[in-house]
Amino acid sequence: MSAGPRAGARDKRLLILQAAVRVFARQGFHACRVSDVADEAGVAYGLVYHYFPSKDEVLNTLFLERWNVMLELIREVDGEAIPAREKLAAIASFIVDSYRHDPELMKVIIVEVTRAANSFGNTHLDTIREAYDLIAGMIGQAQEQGVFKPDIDARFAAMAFYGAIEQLLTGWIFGLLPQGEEHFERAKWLVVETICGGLEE
Amino acid sequence: MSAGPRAGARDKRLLILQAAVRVFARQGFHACRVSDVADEAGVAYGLVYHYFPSKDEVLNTLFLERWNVMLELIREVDGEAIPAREKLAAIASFIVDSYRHDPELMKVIIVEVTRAANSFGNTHLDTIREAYDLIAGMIGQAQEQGVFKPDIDARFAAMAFYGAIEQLLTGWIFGLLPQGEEHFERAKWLVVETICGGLEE
Amino acid sequence: MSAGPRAGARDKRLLILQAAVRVFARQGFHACRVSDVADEAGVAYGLVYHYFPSKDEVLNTLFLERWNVMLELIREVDGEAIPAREKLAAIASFIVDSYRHDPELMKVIIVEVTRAANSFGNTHLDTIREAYDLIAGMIGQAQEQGVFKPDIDARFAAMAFYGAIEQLLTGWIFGLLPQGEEHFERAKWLVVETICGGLEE
Amino acid sequence: MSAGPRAGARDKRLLILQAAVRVFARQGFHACRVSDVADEAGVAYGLVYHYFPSKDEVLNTLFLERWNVMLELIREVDGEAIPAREKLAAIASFIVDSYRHDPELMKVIIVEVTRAANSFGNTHLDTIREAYDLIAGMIGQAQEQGVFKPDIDARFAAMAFYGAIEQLLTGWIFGLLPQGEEHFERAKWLVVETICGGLEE
DNA sequence: TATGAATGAGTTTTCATTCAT
DNA sequence: AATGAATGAAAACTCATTCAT
Repeated sequence: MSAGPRAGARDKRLLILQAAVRVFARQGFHACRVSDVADEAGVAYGLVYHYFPSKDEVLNTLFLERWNVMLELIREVDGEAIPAREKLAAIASFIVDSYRHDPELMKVIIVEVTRAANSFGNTHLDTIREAYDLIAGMIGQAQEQGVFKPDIDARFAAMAFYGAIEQLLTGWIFGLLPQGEEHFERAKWLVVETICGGLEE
Repeated sequence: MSAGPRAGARDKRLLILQAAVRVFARQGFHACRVSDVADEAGVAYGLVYHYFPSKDEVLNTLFLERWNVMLELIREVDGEAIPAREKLAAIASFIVDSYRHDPELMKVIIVEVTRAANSFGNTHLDTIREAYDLIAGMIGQAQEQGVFKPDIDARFAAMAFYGAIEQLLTGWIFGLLPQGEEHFERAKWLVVETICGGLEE
Repeated sequence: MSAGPRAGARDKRLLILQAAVRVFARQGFHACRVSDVADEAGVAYGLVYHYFPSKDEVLNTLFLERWNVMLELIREVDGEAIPAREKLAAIASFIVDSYRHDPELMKVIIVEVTRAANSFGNTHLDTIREAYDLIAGMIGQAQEQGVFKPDIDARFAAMAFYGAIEQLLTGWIFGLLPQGEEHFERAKWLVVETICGGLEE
Repeated sequence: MSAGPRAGARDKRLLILQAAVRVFARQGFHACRVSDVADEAGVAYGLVYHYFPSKDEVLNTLFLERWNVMLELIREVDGEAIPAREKLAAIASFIVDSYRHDPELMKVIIVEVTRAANSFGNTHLDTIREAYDLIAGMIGQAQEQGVFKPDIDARFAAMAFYGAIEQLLTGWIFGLLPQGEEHFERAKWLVVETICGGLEE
């Protein structure tokens, strides 16, 4: 069951990715140097270029690996025969759990990619859009089924839903909202309840 | 009808600010050079530094001048004796109109400041937080009055509300949502209806 | 006996020169801006260019006005029929008194001109050399008269003499030697006694 | 006879230092660009910053490496049981030889550091002072032993002595005094003879 | 005389990337 | 795979000087 004689080879790559998450989260992508990442990983910075063609590519990798997992989840949920509210709840749950599991990675993805309209955001626009579209599809379906109000454009609703969740994460990232197991769980319910049920009595 | 003998004095400063909005919006704050701003404004390089101590300060000025107008609006709305839904509607309306009036400025504020957790976002955190707090206050009050459900933490609800709006703007900025007078007006209603009334029938 | 209606005109020039002395002494010629001088003088910095063609010219003026007074003194002393030791004493006395009277001006002259081999020192080389030459002449004459030892090259001796004095001023400027009336008077005697009489018993 | 496999590693650093001496001496520290140094050394721009954190630090290194050698010499001399005149002669000899061996380095040290009251001189004040203090100590000791006159403050005498030597170097640097083996040797004797024996017969 | 807005050349420093070992 | 010396393009910022008023 040993990982074999070459087990360490790929380890360095992972080490670099994990170090990049910490450094990007701490200093921001632009404000950190490749050598900062290498230092954090405990390797020479030339090695970063052995595994990745550029600094950009490190961030791209980080983003794609995570975002694709989410897309996968959304697609799965989309295929299930459950109420729209439960679908949205599953998505909210996944995103909140992602933050709970690796807040630094989520911070990097949100701050450096998802919202970076002039750099990485644009690069990954199609990938990002796919998530919004899938959610919009769920909402549209629910409207057709008469579960959701028909007069709210599904694409706008999808953006509002996703924006609400992302802003909760932003609140945690900026230290504007309280964190902790309890809050994470409650946030999952809260955002769905707000969007689906509304704030009003 | 003359603007007076020294009308042109401050004009260059304004010219620079307006040029900065266009350039920051087009290229992003980091990706543009100070000379790009100067060129866009049609002034010499050094004049930017005559009016602003640094490139950062240009962005700070842009953000603060606009954000303070919004804070003013929120405070005013907060003081009025109107239903919570109308208060939130007024805020949503103001933000959407801000985008309609000067989409480039709003793009810059959202992309470069509001969401820049490691740079300007942190610098202006207290100013940004004030808006969230005011909105949370409105929601909390509505909860006390029995108009809003009491079991949704007001701070979280405020973040969700603000995040929903900002994400609509983000959708427009990224070209993910359709724009135009009709859509802007509809978006104002939609976001409030979603957050207050919920998506569900 | 009034200074007349245009008395103030030249005053500003003087004001600027005096301010320049303070600023150059405090910050160094290179480290200060023209506007620092203007601020110190309480005038707009454009006015500096009304009276002087350049920043350099301000320093040149400062140097020449003072150095020429010294040259005058040296020439006078040179023409008198007094012992060489008294001539040197008169020069030492003049330089020390110059420092006592306006230490900042002397600091500027020494630090920024006399010792600046690559900038002002070179510009004023001939003017500076004239002083050394005159002193060398005095010493040479004393050697011919059999008062001074004949085997010490007069030019080298002149440099040593001048260097000794200037280093005392440097000591005061750097805060390495004690200052005060008593010390100034004693320094005059000391430097001459050392150079002429020697340190040895 | 090979210098070893990695002999070249530190060579570039030395190359840069040597180039810096030439460029600083020729143009002056302020008047030259870092690229001038790099060009002179035949290396790329950035390599200077690979070895030194700043342009300033290059000069600091140059100064300290040389000045510390002199301090070492002075300390050694100070510990020997020889007449004060011989001690001073050893110091004068060392300084003159330093100039003879590398006139450009000595020019840089004197012009840019030793006499720069507002920049490097201040930075290295304590290091510079140590030399003066050691010399003053020697003179004070000679006074206690009755070899030197007791009424000349040792600190002032030390400054005069050092100033006399430095001014000879300044004379060479400015081209005011004749250079050459003979003159260098004679200068060593001359400055000591002047300071210790006096100019007078 | 006096002001300070306007100009723009010039310089240090940073850092992603390459490459010899 | 791993290292870090070497490269050089790029950009913020400074400040002497000009000039319209």
